[in-house]
Amino acid sequence: MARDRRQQFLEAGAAVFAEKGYHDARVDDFVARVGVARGTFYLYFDDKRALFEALVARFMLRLTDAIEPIELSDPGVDPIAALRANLLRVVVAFVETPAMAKILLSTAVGVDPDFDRRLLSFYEEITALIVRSLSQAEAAGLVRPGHAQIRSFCLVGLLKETLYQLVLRGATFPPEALVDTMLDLVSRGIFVRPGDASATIVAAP
Amino acid sequence: MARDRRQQFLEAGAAVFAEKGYHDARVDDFVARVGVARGTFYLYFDDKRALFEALVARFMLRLTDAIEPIELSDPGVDPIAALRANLLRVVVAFVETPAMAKILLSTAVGVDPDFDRRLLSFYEEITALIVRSLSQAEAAGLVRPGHAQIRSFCLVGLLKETLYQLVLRGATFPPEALVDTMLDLVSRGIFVRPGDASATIVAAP
Amino acid sequence: MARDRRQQFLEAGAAVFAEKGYHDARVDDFVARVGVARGTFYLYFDDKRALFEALVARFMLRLTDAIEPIELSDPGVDPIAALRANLLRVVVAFVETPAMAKILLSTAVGVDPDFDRRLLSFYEEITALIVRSLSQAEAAGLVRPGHAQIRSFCLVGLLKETLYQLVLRGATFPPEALVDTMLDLVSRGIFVRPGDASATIVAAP
Amino acid sequence: MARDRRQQFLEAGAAVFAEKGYHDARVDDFVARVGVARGTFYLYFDDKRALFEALVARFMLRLTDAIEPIELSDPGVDPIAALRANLLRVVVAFVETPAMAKILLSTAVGVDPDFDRRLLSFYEEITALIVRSLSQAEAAGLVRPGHAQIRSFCLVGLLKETLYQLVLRGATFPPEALVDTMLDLVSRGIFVRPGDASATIVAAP
DNA sequence: CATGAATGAGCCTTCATTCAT
DNA sequence: CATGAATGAAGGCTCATTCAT
Repeated sequence: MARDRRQQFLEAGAAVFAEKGYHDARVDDFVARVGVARGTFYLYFDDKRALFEALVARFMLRLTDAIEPIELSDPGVDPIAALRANLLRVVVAFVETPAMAKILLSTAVGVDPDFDRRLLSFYEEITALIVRSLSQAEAAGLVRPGHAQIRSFCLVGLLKETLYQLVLRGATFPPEALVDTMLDLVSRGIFVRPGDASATIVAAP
Repeated sequence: MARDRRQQFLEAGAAVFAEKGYHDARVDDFVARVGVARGTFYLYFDDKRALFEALVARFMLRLTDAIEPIELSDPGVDPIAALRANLLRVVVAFVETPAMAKILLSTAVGVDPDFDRRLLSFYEEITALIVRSLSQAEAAGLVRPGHAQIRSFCLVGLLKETLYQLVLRGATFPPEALVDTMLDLVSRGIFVRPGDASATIVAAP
Repeated sequence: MARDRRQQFLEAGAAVFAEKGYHDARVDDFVARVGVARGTFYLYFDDKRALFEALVARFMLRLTDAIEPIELSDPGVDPIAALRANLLRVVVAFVETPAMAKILLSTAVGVDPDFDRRLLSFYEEITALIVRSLSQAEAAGLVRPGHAQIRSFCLVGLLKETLYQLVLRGATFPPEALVDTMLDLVSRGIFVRPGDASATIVAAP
Repeated sequence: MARDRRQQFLEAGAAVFAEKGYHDARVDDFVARVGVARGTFYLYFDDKRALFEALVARFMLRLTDAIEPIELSDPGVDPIAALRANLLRVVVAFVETPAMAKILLSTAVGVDPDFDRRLLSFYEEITALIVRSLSQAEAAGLVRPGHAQIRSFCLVGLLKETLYQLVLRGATFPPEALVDTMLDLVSRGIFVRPGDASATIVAAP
């Protein structure tokens, strides 16, 4: 019994952090959930912070893994479909682990200046990817001219807020519908020919 | 000297909370900034939490004040211009008080479950207003059919994220350009005739 | 009431450290003796270590103050008498504050590598002073030739051990007799003319 | 391989205690050095304290073994040479095992009231031996009259401090020179005829 | 109004020791 | 003999809040 202890703590941590927030979460909460003594926690993590960071890092990885670069130059690829697939995978990651969604989108915010920086650089990465894609596509005449940086912030924010609100409400909804609603909102503002398969947001870096 | 003490604490609080976050802000930081003794703080606020809430409530008020209902039925009003004016006032409120922007968009997030609820209900209010407007406008044939709730989340998130990123970077930019970029991104997805003066987002409640 | 709190803690600390040693001394012991709450201690000292260091530093200062440089060149000074006076003042410092004697000679030893270094450099200072004095006096033909460094260690050790043993036993004895016994033991080994007033150990630096 | 485990722990303990002091030494340090698991330690020692005590006791034994009683009544024995030989053996014991020297002269001091008592009684034994010898010799007219107890403290302290300082500095020096310097310092203060072979410090108990 | 010394509940963390395998 | 995961008592330290002056 006792699946890998570390894994148990990660699961307990996700639940507790999501429920109480970072500062109100107690090491006692974790060990109580796992059913071990206090000291055991420190066998697997340096401190509360380490558990939190491991949790967030793991989820960030899952998210970046969900995003696959899209090859604009490959004529065999439908970039719009690829983009939609990317979005879908991200949305699914969130709805599959609502505790981690809550943690990334809320708990992790404002923990302290250090962690804020970490979060920022994660979103920076994603934003940079989108900026690159938009610029390439714009040069290729697939995307309407516009401020790529601000557009990227908008797109990220649009996704974050929607996921946060839905996850928080425990709303169950088909990820496809969500993605399509979001795409419907911005496609015409971004793409020259929104219905055209030759347009995309996320291109190869 | 010594403008209203309470006001001094509000200003000190804004600076400290923005810099250190809620949990790392110390009552000592406030009184040190104001230049009074520790006990004086409690003459003006019940506790640390009260200062934070006063600060956030004041800023929320400023934001809701910035949004003026738009009378769709009044033919003398250009609803698109009115919408743009609303957005502009909101953006200006954020860039004029970057500390409060940081606090509302980051510090206040994840403070604890209680405060999370308060934030949520604030955004709920705004979201509800947008939902109402979209529905009315959709019924009037001004807005393309779509999921009003999710669209509202998207619009709020788009604004929040962009403002957060820009304020955080200390980026100075013309609010008009920002608003226009955002409108350009979503107008075609929302309005039946985006260039048409008869379309709007925020209508009278 | 309540003489200077810091002073109270210093006195409590001396008693507790002397009785229980450094590691077994609890912050609770200090505050219990002073009759205040736990937190009060941290108003006056950063931590347990800081109290200990303040205590030791203060006593070290008292000791170095007790040693007055002796002017070998001044014919109006009886260097042997001056030396005896120095020793007497040192001995008196120890017997007057037996707790501090215990602390410097035992408690402070082996606390940790850091503190060991601090102690070492204190004795180094004293040793260096003696080495200088012996060398000068030897050059002046007042002292028998010999290894000044090792002699200094010997003299310091002789004093330390004797004081430690006596203080520990709570032995009450006339400091004069103690000093004379020690001088009687080493004078003939050091001075060319032990009974002669022109010889001394501690000279001006 | 693996010489006697217990012996391995003793060696590891000497190194670790000498380097880190008693309280900062961790059971983990011992087992890491020996290359076994944590629990193994407790197969050979009851606890950390037991290892320390075994170590110190072993070294104390080695020291008392180094001191051979001197028969004042035997005319065939040169007591001064015998005394010098005793001192030399003690000095050699220290310089041969510098870790144990550090431990006895520093680490073991101030560990706790219990251990202090143990140390004290060890030095008491030695002091008593010296007191006896001095008294006998004084009665025999070989030694100048003086306070035997204080003289003993002085002699022990002189030896301890010098050895500590030299061992700590890693100073390599001929034990003979050290012993001769020390003897030169005190012989004239102790012996009636310092150059005379009929005088000695350590006599038969 | 203002002060600032005092409070004390509360949480994190360490590490010697145990014991089932 | 050996292992090493688990234990849990123990203690340091913080800091929001109070209240006598």
